[in-house]
Amino acid sequence: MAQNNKKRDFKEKIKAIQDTMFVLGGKWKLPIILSIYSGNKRFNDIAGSIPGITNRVLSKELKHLEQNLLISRTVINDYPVRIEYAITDYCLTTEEVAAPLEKWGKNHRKKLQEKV
Amino acid sequence: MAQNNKKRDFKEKIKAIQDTMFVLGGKWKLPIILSIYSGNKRFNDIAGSIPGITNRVLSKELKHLEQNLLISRTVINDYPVRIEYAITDYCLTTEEVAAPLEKWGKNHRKKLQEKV
DNA sequence: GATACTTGTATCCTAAAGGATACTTAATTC
DNA sequence: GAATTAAGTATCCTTTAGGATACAAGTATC
Repeated sequence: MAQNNKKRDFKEKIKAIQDTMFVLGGKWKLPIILSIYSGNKRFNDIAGSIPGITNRVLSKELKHLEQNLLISRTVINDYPVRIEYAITDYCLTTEEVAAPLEKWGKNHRKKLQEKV
Repeated sequence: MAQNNKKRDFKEKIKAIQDTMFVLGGKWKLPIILSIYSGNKRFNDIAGSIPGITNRVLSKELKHLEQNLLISRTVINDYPVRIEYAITDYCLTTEEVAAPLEKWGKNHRKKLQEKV
């Protein structure tokens, strides 16, 4: 019985972690968030601020982030139609994840160097 | 100048995060760590505790984790040769990453439900 | 009515992660 | 010497992530 609870907890832990990875993982999602956060609002500005990203990928990722309530997309109806992307308040909570990931990554690099 | 520093910080932040993702990301690494942590020491035990994983993938992931100092691999020379995997002390620091990921994932699910 | 601008989409392709399944090696017991 | 057991490896295949490049829709200006 206690064993079953343990197993269930284990699975839920993993699932929650994988959910986060799905929403924030991959090569581009956090870079895009940071780019918008640092002032870029327009599609082409964001694209220009992130070396190597393509239109297709940026477009897909922006949709994914919008669906997950992390960014907002506002249409501005003058010529030519502009779109403004912005970070949502909720998106600021990703810092709780990004900061530990960053810290651990930096420390891990040191750790691997000691190894040699 | 200040702008250049900002850009450099941005890039290093992203790189550190991607390093962590490389070491701990993917479908299986954290599940494997948690499995060993919860008492499984042997290849077949670990394999049996994680539904869906295959020999090939488990083997690759164990090597990856060992190279990154997160688990140890001990050969025991009786019949038939046994191998014992164990979590390293260093591996315990992954909790600093796993816990926030888990917490955020659980909260995010709630958030998405509110949306509807 | 040709041109330019912005935000994308369409099409096709490559690379990486992961999966299925059979097999190997080495010692030991029967 | 056939069978068993543990820890993988070998081979081949599928799926997913990401990349390259061209171009489309709508509107305003010239």
